Amino acid sequence: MSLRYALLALLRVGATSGYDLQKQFDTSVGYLWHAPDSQIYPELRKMEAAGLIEGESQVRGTRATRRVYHVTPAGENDYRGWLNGPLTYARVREPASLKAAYLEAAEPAAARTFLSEHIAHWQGELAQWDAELERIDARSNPALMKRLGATEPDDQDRVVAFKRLGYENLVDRARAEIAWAERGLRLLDDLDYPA
Amino acid sequence: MSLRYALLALLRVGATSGYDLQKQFDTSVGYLWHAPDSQIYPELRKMEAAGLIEGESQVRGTRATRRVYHVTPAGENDYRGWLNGPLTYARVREPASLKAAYLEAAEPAAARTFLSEHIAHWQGELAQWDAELERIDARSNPALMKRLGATEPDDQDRVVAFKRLGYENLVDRARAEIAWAERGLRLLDDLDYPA
DNA sequence: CCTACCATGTAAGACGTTACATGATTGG
DNA sequence: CCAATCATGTAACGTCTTACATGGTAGG
Repeated sequence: MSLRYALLALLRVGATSGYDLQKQFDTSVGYLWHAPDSQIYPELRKMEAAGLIEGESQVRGTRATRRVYHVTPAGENDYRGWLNGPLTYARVREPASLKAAYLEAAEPAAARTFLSEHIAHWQGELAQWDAELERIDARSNPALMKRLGATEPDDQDRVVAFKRLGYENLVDRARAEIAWAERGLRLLDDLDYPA
Repeated sequence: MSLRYALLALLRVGATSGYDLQKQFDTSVGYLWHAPDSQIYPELRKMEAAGLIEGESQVRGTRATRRVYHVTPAGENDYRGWLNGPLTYARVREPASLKAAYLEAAEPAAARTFLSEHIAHWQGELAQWDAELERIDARSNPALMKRLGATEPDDQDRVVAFKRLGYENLVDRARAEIAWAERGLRLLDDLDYPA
């Protein structure tokens, strides 16, 4: 259900087409929440059917159109309900933890590879999120700048602080995963697994 | 696809019925990987159809039966392929991060509640995982004891060490989430959100 | 003119949740 | 005999991924 609110959060800043939303989901905001086009377009239609957003078809060239959506009062209401209401937590399902817990049956080399790749994976994520944090601090993130443009000067620091908070959680997560896998590699050393 | 390997991991220790597997998924192993009965029974059938496991129907009383599954060589092969092969990582999707990043539009009281509930949620998870870690250290976890019974004495420490490693990842995660939300609450203080 | 980008979808399937549904057996 | 537990599912629905599919437009 969060896709809907990720979309509303973006649309609240200004009317946007499905294509532009999708592009944001591939870069900036996409590091926080990703969705492919095949999910975005149907969801926008459902949201329009539910009265949360309204789309206007704009003409492009002679025959082509693009549909630009904006949030309705009902959508604003729904969005605030999500923000002010409780979050439902999904059961934790960590494939990496599951695998680690049964690693004694793996080949020693495969155990090392698993942990090394785990580190590499989370370092990749960390780099993206760190870069995003830097863009937030420098206020050079396009989506953030657009949002700040529509925000009272007194509230701008708060907007930046919360956006930072959201990304910090991901950064913490990545660092924890890396530290854990490094500990795992040291465990392999202690267990005399060949390097 | 991990459900299949969680089931194989359990079945490798000894033949088990769907019902007993389901019970393990509600408690001990369930803290690591959960699945409801409505997912387990169909998956067992699919696995049997794929030749990874075989079931024997045992008579219970006069009319009732229970189906006890054991791993076939092909299943053992598949399991090792999973253990020795690479893990595919899903895109990170953190509803809590998403919400945090847009918290400036929430009511101050709701922002505090959100972070407090986040702490409470992860403290609940942490308590379960910590308790499981203690049972692992004390070797009092039933599933672990069964597994150790089928393990060479020389390999038992390794089995325990890896099981520990798996749960440690979850514990680290929970601690990081709690620390993050506490930092979030301090941020609200700094932003003069009423307590 | 042609390539890169704009723009919007459908279809199939895996995975997961929640609710519904049924009946047997064992122990007190 | 009755309650708790054993035992096994189906159905509907929502989410998400991957692959497939199509065509217009703008700029060099």
